Formats: sequence, structure tokens, C-alpha cells
Amino acid sequence: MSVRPLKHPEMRSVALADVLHALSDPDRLAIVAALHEAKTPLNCVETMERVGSGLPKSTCSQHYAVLRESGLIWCERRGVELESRLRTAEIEVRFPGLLKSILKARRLESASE
Amino acid sequence: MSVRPLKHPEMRSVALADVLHALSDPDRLAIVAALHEAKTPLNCVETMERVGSGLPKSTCSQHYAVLRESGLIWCERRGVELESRLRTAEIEVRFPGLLKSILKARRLESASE
DNA sequence: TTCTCTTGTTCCGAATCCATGAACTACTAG
DNA sequence: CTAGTAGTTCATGGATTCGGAACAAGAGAA
Repeated sequence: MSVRPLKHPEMRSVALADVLHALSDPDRLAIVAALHEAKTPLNCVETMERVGSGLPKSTCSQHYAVLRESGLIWCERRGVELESRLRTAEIEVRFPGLLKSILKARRLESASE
Repeated sequence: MSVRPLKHPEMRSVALADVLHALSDPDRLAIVAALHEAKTPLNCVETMERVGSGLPKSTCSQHYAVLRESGLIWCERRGVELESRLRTAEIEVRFPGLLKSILKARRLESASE
């Protein structure tokens, strides 16, 4: 049982369906929103504090893998931590306006209850 | 074994995660794109002709149920057919710009291969 | 009516996906 | 070396999904 190296897709090979699938889970969407608002990279603990849902860490780790493999986030190991950031600019080039409108939709949704 | 009545969610109770999940499947996304381009309601056969994928009809029927229950499409039975249309205007009110940017992203993606 | 064709639905088994606890890696600090 | 922290991997049970077969339901013909 050894830790696999992190691998990130090139943005030009990122599929829309994968992006939408990654964002179709409320917890993953919350992670993305937190990374978006933070503007600075966050590790998992920091992110989950902002998200405020008590997810088991194994589940959390899987969510990060889905987000990473979908092309939405870029991760780097910093010692024992995993530093993640949204690939905002790259995504904007590939799918202009997409991320913005999804994050806006999420804000509207959470404002309406 | 009897056919259940069609039920549609009210738009204000439609969840973003459900919409994204519905659109995260390439075939469903293609159905939505076809309905969008058609501008007029289509039945399943007409839609699948435009989509051009030989999906089994049971799978197809499930996809329609997912799209309907997510709030994306409105369906009515016309005799033996199921007439479907995108709930474009309502969705635009609930999640402004969302559908538009997703459909645009899909066009960009299919143009890039 | 009854027969047949068409369109879509439901059921069910198999395959697949997903969530989570337990065990583990890997790094840091003392 | 030991302990602590951050995250990963594995195993497994539960939930979803796919697709073939059977079915429902309406239209049209006789």
C-alpha cells in the first residue's frame, strides 16, 4: 500500500461531462466554492472547516481525487498536507463562463432557503 | 405493471446538484441540446434521431425520467408518444445563465475534436 | 370488437459506482 | 524512537445504472 503520485489531466483533454459529474455532489461543490472564495490554496482540513460538514476523511480524500481527475483542482503535497487550488483561469479558457455560472447558481440556491 | 403518472418538480424546489447530475451524462446532455436546438417539443424517437446514438429504449426512458425529475424538461403524453420540451425560461429564472453556459461549453467541446 | 403496430414504461439481474471504517503511508516534532 | 497529524488505500456493503424481456396504452384497420 503505497501512495500514488498525483496526476492532473491537461485542460484540453478535460471532458464537460466529468466536470459536471464532479460538481453534481453537494459536498464537492462546497469544496469548490470554498476554494473559490479563499482565493489562496487550502489544505483539506482548512477546506473542510469552511465547508463545515463532518465528512469522514476517506470520503473527503475520494472527493479530492474526483475533483482533481476531472480537471477542476490542482493539488500539491506540502509535507504531510495536500494543498489544493481551483484551476480557475484554465477552466475559464476551456469553458468560458461555466464555473462562474455554476458558483453563482449555488449562491442563489443557498440564499433561497 | 401500470404506467405511473408524470410528475414534475416545481422549479423553486429544484436542486442545483440534481440538475448537474442530470447533465453529467453525455447522452442526457445530448438530449437536452437537441431539445434546445429544436425549439419545438419533440418525442423520444425524434430526439434520439437527432442525438444519433443507438441507445436501448429502456435506458432512454430512464434518462427522460432523470431529466424530468431534475426539473430540466417538461413532458406530456400525446397519445402513445411522450412530448418533451426544455423548461428553458423557468430554469433561466432559477439559475440565470446556467443552462446557456453549459450548452455553450458542450458546443465548444464538440468543436474541439 | 379484435388484431396489429408504434411508442414508451416497468421489472429484474448483472455490472458498476460510491461511502466509510480500518489499516496504512508519509512527514514533522519532540 | 515515539507520538501526532494529514491524507491515502483497501475491503465491503449498499445504492445506482444499464439493458433485455415483458408489458401498457393509444391509434388505425377490418
